[in-house]
Amino acid sequence: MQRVPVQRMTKQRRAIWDLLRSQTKFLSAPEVHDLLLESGTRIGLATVYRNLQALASSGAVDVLRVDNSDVQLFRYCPEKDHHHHLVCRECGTTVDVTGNVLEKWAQTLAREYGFTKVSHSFELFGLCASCSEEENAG
Amino acid sequence: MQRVPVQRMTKQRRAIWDLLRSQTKFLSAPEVHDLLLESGTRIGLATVYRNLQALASSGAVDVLRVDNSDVQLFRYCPEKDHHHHLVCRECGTTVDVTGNVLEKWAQTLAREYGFTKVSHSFELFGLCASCSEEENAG
DNA sequence: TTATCTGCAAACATTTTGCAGCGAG
DNA sequence: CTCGCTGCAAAATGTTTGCAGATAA
Repeated sequence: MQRVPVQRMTKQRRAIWDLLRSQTKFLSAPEVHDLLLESGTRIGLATVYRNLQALASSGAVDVLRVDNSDVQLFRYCPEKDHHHHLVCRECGTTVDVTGNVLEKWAQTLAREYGFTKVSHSFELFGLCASCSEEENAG
Repeated sequence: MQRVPVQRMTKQRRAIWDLLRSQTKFLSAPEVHDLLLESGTRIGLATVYRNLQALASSGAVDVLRVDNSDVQLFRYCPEKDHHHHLVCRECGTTVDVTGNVLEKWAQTLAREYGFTKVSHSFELFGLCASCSEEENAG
């Protein structure tokens, strides 16, 4: 039997969690760290990484990379089931979206080529309404 | 005026290019390096990285990461137009796929939320037929 | 000839880990 | 009191860069 350690709610863990829940943007670990320091929370970068990692693997936050970059970005997602993101390239604002069309198409393709245990990644980037306006104005 | 250096066809560059064209798999830079060494080409890892980078930014090869991993994978793609990949997580074997369903859905979503200038990334991962068999056997 | 390319080693950027002490329950 | 968590520093990982010598054209 595998024993899973009980999670303790430390000051640091709560601070990270609260910050994530207050944001609609995807943030990197160093960004989270900086924001917490600015708001007066004493916390180490490693702790931020450890907690974001934990939150990610528990499915509580989503992880993605923009444009194949080396930096992982994290975001709390109210949508718990499998979903995707429509992310504003300019301001980072994100909309959660779900799509049966996509899931079905993925299934069909996988079957067609004899692949099993399929998963997929899909991210949609663009300029949100207000950033579009700004661009036209500027 | 920006002067772009003329590319010289060195033994190393040719070896990389030939290897990529002979493969259907996505390969990491270290994998390419190892394969070349095994086949008797004397080449440094940095050279491999430099050339793969160049090929990637010229659009001659596609780049992706499997399951958000830290490793970049490269593959020569006969399909020049916009397309996606069905990639084996285990051995890297890849099938090029195109999907109007996907493109249309992306358009629809973007319009629905007032996003403009949208682009998307989509990759399908799984175990190819032969890797699936192996897993069941082992 | 000469500018580009190469190999090597050292630098980099991001993330992970080991460990001694701290602190939630 | 206990065991999980933390900060720090050090390590690991994957990739890039600087430089002196090699080489394609």
